[in-house]
Amino acid sequence: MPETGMCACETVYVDKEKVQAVQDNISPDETLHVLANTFKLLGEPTRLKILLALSIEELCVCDIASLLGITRSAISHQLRLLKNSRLVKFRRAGKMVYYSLDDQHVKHLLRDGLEHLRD
Amino acid sequence: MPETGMCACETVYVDKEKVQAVQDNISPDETLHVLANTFKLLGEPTRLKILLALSIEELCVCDIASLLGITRSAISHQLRLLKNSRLVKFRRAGKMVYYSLDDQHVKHLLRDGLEHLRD
DNA sequence: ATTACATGTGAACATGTGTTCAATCGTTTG
DNA sequence: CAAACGATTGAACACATGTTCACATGTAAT
Repeated sequence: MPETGMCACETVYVDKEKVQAVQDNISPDETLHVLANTFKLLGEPTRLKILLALSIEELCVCDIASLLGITRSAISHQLRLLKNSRLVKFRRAGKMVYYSLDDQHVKHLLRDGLEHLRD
Repeated sequence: MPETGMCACETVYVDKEKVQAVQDNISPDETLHVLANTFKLLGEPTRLKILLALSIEELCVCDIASLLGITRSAISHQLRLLKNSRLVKFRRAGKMVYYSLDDQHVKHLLRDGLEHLRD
């Protein structure tokens, strides 16, 4: 005896209204991809550590490399990604380039993330 | 003429104090990996869409699969990851399993992330 | 018990990605 | 100009990961 659709499964008399309602309430795919990309950038230990370090103090590539114990090149690659997504900004000072967080939103995300761990 | 250390680079008379100070102020590596893992889970379009959908309404695997247009199996795999990291919880109802967000922290992270996009 | 069906799992594949090495760019200094 | 040095870039490699297919599990109904 078929129930009134509770699920989108094939064999049930489907009530697609619920699914459609949710579909309509979530952001468009393009927005989701941008958001996912932001979270993904925060989702790697190396980049996360870079961002947390920059949330404390402005640092140059060398500082970060020595901080994380990996190549300056690797840091530079990651900083480029963070730069492209406007998570960090930079400032030239002679031969060196100093990086810092681009806006406060990033700092908030980091803070909220850390708060999430305490429960 | 060497400046007083402004950077951790090899050739400068290094003042490692700044680097050390930052080193001491960021969370231990274990914490960072847990946090990074949380962000990483949010950092994939599929999972992000799952979580956003669940932030609106409790859904079963079939609903989500029909929502995203990918295999039930794929959804199940992703839900397992989200379950293991306590981002979602589930409830059995007969043959079906209904999923929902585990706690409010996830919802907050999603909200903050979306806010971050508006600037 | 046997069928039906929603969900879960394991293996395999394709794809994405972080790191390193080598070479180059940009700036400063001799 | 040439040398020194910090930063960047590109190619290549190793590795992680998301999806699918086929099969297993668990629950409900006949």
